[in-house]
Amino acid sequence: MIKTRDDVSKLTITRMAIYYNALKRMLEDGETMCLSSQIGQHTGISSSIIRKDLSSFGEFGTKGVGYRIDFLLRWIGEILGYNTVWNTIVVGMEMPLLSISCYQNFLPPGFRIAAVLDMDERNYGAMIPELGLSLESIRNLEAVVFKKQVSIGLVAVQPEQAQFVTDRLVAAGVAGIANFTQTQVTVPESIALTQINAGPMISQLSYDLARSVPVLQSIV
Amino acid sequence: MIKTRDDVSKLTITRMAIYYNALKRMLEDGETMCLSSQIGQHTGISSSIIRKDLSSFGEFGTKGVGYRIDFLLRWIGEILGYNTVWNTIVVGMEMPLLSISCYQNFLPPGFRIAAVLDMDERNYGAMIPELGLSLESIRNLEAVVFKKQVSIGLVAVQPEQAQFVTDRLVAAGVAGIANFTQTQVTVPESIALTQINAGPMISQLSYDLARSVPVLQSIV
DNA sequence: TAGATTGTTAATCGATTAACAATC
DNA sequence: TAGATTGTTAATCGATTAACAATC
Repeated sequence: MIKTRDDVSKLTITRMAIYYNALKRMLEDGETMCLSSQIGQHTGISSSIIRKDLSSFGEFGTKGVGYRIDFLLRWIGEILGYNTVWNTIVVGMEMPLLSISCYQNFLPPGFRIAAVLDMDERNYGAMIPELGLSLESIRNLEAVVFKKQVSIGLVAVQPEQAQFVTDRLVAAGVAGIANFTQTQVTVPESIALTQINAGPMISQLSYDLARSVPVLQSIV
Repeated sequence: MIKTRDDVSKLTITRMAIYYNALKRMLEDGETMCLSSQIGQHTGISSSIIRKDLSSFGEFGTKGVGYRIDFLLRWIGEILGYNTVWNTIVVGMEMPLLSISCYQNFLPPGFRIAAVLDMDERNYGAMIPELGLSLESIRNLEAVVFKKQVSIGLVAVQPEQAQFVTDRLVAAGVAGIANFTQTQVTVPESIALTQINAGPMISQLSYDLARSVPVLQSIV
């Protein structure tokens, strides 16, 4: 049913996940069918792109009618790997945002946090009740990856240590890395990598604001 | 000195912030000059794009020689609005990641957290020692934005409340919104908006992994 | 001057849009 | 059948790349 293509862009994959979130909300609202234009209203993405993205993977809709939401959710979930359990390991407590209890809402379906490691020895042993885990030493990295069958590493250490920790995770056998630090890291071809540059993306705001404030314009 | 252009893409602005981070690290390493190819090595971005991005704003380099790092940092900082103080307000404790003490590292230079608001009444009054602030009620939103001259709102509430909180922030007078929730929000033309879709970006990993694991391929 | 690297141009590549044939 | 919306094509738009003239 699912077309297997290698030429699907990263933009398409990210948008598929955005559709998934929107569809889940529509389902919760009691909807059962939807149009590409409705997904567009929920996501701010044009219906043309939505139909094109979906059709990269198969024919999920009915002409003249639209899409069944539950059907679409099931298939997008399948495409994005949401129906598999992916054990993840969090390394570092330098993640910018808030409250570890929210990791769960924030990670995609199927992602399971198997361990949280930190480089600061003072923190070892601290309980994280929301996850039923306690903070472990970075020294356990290789053992934890092996024992808990971790396939994805979330890197949230200080920028200086990002590449070193990434290398250790890869050597220990993870298949994918999400890098939240300000540094860009590199991995071998065979390893999946996502760099999340929240800071640079937020800089868009100060750029826009600085340009709209007349006082600053005059600095030219 | 700085060209004032309206046609610079968001991608260019995000990359400018990435260059800034890389240059700061190079400066800390004791470098004083750099080539576009060296910035490329630190960021994984091609030297062609780097020179093109920079030249959208002016001529910052010297032919045959390269760029002065301190000079470049100063100008990129000016372009991105890093040399101004931007008061920000954090609404919601649903941010996915960790440890509020790290907001500072994570936000771009110039961003100052003036207040943290939450919708959960049980949390009111809790101290955030790293920020020297205590958690306030959402009811104070308008008053805080006015009193502390807040120009940027960081929205980190539950998805269902994202649009409502955004509307209140805009009505209260902020000029920019960073939306960290899974929902896409809309704002008037005149308001700057950045949507940070960490979850969808991370889905790239499970997509890649699902495709590389033979067992799943056979589900077709 | 000879060597090197920027800033910029033209060519390529990819992504988005608009339009419509297919079909429920 | 008539009306509607998908899936897909062709046209447009924008971003990246490669190459090189300008120049330190």
